[in-house]
Amino acid sequence: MSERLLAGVVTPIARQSYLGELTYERLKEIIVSGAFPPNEKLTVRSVAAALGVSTTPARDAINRLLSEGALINEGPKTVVLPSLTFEALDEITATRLALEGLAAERSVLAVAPADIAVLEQMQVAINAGLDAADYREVLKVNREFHFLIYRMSGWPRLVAMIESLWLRVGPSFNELYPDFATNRRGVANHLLAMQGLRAKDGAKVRSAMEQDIRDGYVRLKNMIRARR
Amino acid sequence: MSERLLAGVVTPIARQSYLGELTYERLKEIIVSGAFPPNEKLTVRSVAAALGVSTTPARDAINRLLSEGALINEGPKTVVLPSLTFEALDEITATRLALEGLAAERSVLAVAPADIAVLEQMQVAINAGLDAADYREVLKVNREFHFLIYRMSGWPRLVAMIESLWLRVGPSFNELYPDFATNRRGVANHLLAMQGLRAKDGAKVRSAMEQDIRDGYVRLKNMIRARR
DNA sequence: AATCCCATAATGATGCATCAAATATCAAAA
DNA sequence: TTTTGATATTTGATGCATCATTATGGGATT
Repeated sequence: MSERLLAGVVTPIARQSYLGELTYERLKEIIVSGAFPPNEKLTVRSVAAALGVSTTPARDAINRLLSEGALINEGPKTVVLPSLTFEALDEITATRLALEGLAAERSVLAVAPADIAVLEQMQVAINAGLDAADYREVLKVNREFHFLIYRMSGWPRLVAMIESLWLRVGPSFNELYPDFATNRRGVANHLLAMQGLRAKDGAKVRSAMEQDIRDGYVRLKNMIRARR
Repeated sequence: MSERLLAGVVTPIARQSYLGELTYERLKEIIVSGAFPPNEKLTVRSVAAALGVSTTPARDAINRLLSEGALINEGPKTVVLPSLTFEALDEITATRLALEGLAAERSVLAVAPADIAVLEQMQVAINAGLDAADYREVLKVNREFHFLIYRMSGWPRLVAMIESLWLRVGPSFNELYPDFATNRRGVANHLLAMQGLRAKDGAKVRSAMEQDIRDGYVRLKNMIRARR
């Protein structure tokens, strides 16, 4: 009976985090935050030692990031963080436009007033972060802003694919500072997106998010050009 | 000097396939071919025993398929092959339209006459398979037809994402027989795609492939409806 | 007949040893 | 100085034992 009583009321508790999961999350955080230089070798044992786990969880984490494309096999026993090339940036940007545009367009189907309120608060936090030049905070909230909208699509597999794309541009995005912390072009896009959500205008949300992606693309492209 | 001598003459030998890789490929084949019933439990040890390997490669293969979404965690220690629901089909179809449409549109940028000749031969094989009601052959060549076009996009990460989507509808597609083996609607789409490739008309290739996806969607939807 | 409880078996995660393969090192040769 | 080749070291893959957790089945209870 308790089953019926609880059905729909509670969700199953999140499965406990296993060491492999924690190692994966930690390693991902290190990679996305830009703390790990591109083209530097990663080994199972070095990761295991650095994170204080045995080889099995370390190997699991590396393999998982490998299958997501966040790391690549540069050789038979050589795993490195890929550096973003022009070609990769073009490909990933086009894919992002397709998938994030799709998710953005669908977001209006399930958006609630409470969601928009949260987005507004996030935008306040982004503006504050820009004022304080706290780029880490800006990036973090910006990411939450985007994914809150994408999750409104109600399509978790789509959101997961988008996440894997962000994982590939994330490391390079961190090199954009202080460009990102001082450039406020993204603010206008976010405001347009929120307007579209209020009006339940899917096309408008899509175009706003697409423009945000294109703005980021231009900056990343300039960065890559300067790097060479 | 031997470097210069051998340059361009020989290609590096393919790296040996590891057990984990072989196990993954084999398990994937079993799943895509529809030989494994949905909602049936998969365990590390059962896969290891069935394929004659130890638990490590079996676990690697299961985890990899899990991360691709080809298998899902139904519970803490319960891995099953997901059955395709209406919701999942809608989501995956929309994502396929976005990504395969993108790849199809770009295919004209790099298409060579030799590619079109190969596609024509594939279509001959598909027609022969339809005549012989050899659905397994039809499915196999149909898949090769699609991916040859997608690979022309020159975007390997995009192709990899499309592959993971096919992995999710593949098992159900096998239940479509003999519907698929007798229905020739896909032939017209393929012919249109080849026309578009010859004319280097990206929009035409895209619309042909999109129509092919939509036709498959309708049939899958009917199948799911009948299954319940 | 349906539900609950508990003992038992099964399972995934983890740690670790081993081995073949790849890399790094370095001295000898060109 | 550069290249080559032998040697030592490092590394990923694999197999397997162990352990805490979970699934399972059957009997007891309502």
